[in-house]
Amino acid sequence: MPKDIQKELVDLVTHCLTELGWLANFSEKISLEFPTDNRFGDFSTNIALKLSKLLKRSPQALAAELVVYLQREITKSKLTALVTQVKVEGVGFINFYLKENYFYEKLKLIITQGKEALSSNAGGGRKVLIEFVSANPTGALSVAHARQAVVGDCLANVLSFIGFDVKREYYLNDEGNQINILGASVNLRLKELNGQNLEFPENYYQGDYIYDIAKLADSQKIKDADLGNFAAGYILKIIKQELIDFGVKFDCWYSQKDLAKSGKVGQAFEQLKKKGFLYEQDGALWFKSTEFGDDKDRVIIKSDGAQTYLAPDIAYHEDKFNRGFSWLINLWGPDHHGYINRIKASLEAFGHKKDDLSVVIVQLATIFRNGQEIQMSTRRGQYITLREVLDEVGADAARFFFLMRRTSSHLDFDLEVAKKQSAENPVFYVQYAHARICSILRSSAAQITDDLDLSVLKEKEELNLIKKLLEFNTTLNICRVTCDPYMLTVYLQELSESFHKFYDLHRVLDQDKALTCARLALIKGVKIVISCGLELLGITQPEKM
RNA sequence: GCCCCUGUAGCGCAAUGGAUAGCGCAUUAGCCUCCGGAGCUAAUGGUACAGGUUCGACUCCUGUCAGGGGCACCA
Repeated sequence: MPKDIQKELVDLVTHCLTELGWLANFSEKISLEFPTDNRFGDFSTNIALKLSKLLKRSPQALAAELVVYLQREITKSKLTALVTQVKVEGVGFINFYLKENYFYEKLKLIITQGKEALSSNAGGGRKVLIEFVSANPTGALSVAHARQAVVGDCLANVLSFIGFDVKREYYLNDEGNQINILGASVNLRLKELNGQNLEFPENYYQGDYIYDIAKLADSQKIKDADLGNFAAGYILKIIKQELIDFGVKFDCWYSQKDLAKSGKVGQAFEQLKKKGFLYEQDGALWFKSTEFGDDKDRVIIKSDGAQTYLAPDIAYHEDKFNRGFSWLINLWGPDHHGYINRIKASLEAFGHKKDDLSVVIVQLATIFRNGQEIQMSTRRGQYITLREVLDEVGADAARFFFLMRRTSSHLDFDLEVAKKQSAENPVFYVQYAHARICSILRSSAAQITDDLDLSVLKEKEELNLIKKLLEFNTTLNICRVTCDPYMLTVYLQELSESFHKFYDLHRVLDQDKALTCARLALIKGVKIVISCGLELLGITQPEKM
């Protein structure tokens, strides 16, 4: 039983093509796909279509010739035990048909090894740092942060599962202008509480929570100069608790204040200066980011002597590499998209590759309540927080909802819809499949015995279900390539659908003992995969609902 | 003005450049003596517009139109 039949078939195709001499000027990857419809076999390759132009022959003719080679090679190899047919179909696709035994063996592996059989070492232990949320500690988390939190958390789960060494980090903006404004806001509210009637500037933090902090600061006799830090610390505690309640964990809270104290910012500047990427103009210090494709050069030290946000950020990203990470993933809001080129430029200035950093722009989520949009603004304080969403719809539904759309797309989130415990809310569809399986397993007196014979699973729905299970790993790889875990939610819905269809047509607990045993094994396999998928999404796997 | 995201069935959304574009809601007609009907089976309905690349385009490129977001020596 080959470990990875997909790879073996690709190797085989490559071997035959080399023998035919067709690969001479061909540089593309030879791919093997799951056909859209299982009428077209179990694996499919479009290589004849790809080679058609290069070799100036019709795809069908090429495919026909290649198939003869493939069949001969298969007969000679171990694959002959697993492959029933290789055929040219359609416009020139070459389709591989596998023996059912292959699928039975795969299912058996899932049942006996559990989640072990689903994981992989695709990542090869590569050290990855995912930085996400990183919201300023100047107010509670908004829904935009919530979406980032879930996407980042889930992406980290998936990457760990397929063999990456992943750490999650929150970059904490605990000094600078925004903290000063926060402190000033508290100070002003404090004076207001003490009876002074002062004008409250528009760019100050307007939310009611500032009053709460002011009262607390007053009772603890916090000095005016410390108000900013005091408020930030207070808010950070709230943020941390919200994230915990949302099931989002961080390995590291990276403090900008500590970074500033460490001298790493100055060291980074020194290096850039040596390389000739810094210059002075108009009294400010500039980074020559245009060298690396940015639209314009960027200021890192303003003419008044203060650093811009970019300054510590450049040092911060370089520090990530110095800590041993070779792949950085940043989740940013859409307001940061203009920022990508600057940071990538700084990476390149230090000698790293552009692709060592993947920036995922997490588009905004718009929250509706009964079709009415809820505006969000931290300053104005009229915003819906992660806490409110959690209280209303629960962590499971909220997480699934945030993950249901491609991360780069806008997301409309109606609280009333998410609250409905109905089919409109797909998380219940998936959890229901899981609970249903658990219920069958509970009510069954029969056991999966050692003489389990899966070959009695002959029905179309049974084989479809097994094949669907095997797509789990492919799905996780798509998540890795796209840096987007949302495909997993799509997959789980499809798998649940395959299960519900099977369930409706065939009884698991049958008169026939052997068949019952095999079907119990089948649904146990489905349970393992659904459970594993939900776990990666950070969603509970209820045995009863 | 420049940049990013999005236009797919009445509504909400799918579709690693592949074969007959899928699913839910809604509407209509069915399926529980029996493992959970929060389920299943059908019917209806289709890629904003104009070019281009490709053997093949919802997918990539150019333009147009429409919606959302962003464009500081702020963070």
